[in-house]
Amino acid sequence: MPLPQTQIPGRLQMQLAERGIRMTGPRRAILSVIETATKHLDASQILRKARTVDESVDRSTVYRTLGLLKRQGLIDELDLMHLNGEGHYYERKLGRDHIHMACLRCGKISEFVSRTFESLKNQLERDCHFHILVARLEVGGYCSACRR
Amino acid sequence: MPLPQTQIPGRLQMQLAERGIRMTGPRRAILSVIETATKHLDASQILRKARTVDESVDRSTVYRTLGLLKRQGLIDELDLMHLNGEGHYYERKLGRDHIHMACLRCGKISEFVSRTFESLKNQLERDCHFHILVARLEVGGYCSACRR
DNA sequence: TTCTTATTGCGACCGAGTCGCAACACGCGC
DNA sequence: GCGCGTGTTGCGACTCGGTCGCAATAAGAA
Repeated sequence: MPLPQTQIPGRLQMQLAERGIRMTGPRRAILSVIETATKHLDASQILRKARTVDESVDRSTVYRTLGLLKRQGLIDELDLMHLNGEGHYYERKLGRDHIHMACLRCGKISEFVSRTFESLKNQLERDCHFHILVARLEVGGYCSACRR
Repeated sequence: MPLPQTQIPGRLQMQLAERGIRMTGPRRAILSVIETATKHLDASQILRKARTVDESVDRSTVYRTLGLLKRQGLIDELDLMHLNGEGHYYERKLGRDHIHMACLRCGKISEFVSRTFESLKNQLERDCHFHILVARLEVGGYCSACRR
């Protein structure tokens, strides 16, 4: 008999467990939302989705959990060029960094992985003696469909 | 007899004039603050400094003027990794883009100009058929003095 | 099962940014 | 110089993202 979707411990949940971080109902709900997201979500969207799993999840718990995941380096925080208001968007951090391109006309977000980006970061670490923890490259402009 | 500092029309003021944009007292004050800034300022710092020139400048006028300058492509808006709260920082846009590095320990902001960054943007425009209007690369980590 | 301690929900709060409106002032045409 | 139309301003109220203190609760180690 298969467990309900939200009960399958996802990777995020395991990564927190490995670090000896206490697991709770609301936390499980929020993690599952982030883990199964198919697009970039902001805090209020995460809250809304988490509530479909656990009715009682509170706004501040969402923010506290996002803070925890950020501190643990498990998610990245994005601005996406503030296409809609001033809030932030979140995504799981996996593998190598990617560039976010936001179309200022249609709002589409596309991602791009580039070796040049990696060299740029290496160059920065070398030339500036700077130890990079997070790197965020966001670009605003017109996507292929919208440019003319 | 030299004019008082704030009366010398700066480049920003001229660029707005060229575009037929009306010049006013508060606007002059705000422009001069941005023009003579030696570090990245946020909206409330700009307001405070502008008020030392023109007592009556209002908060919303600062935001409206920043919006104007953004739309005209004369300033860039930065997050600087949200080192202090959620606000934004502003700087004049001149010449080529540069990378902002924010030290998460001491808060120092350093800037770095890189040809690799330029190639990366070119690559993006070419490979993704994306027309770049603004590009923002921000890095958080430890500066040479703070890393260990 | 108990006990400690981290986490939660709640409500009040804060600061950044926006908006509608009436008063004002820039600068063009005379 | 002088008036006039329109863009700009100050003001105050508001929205929204995010934070905090606190008492109640629940994890999970012993």
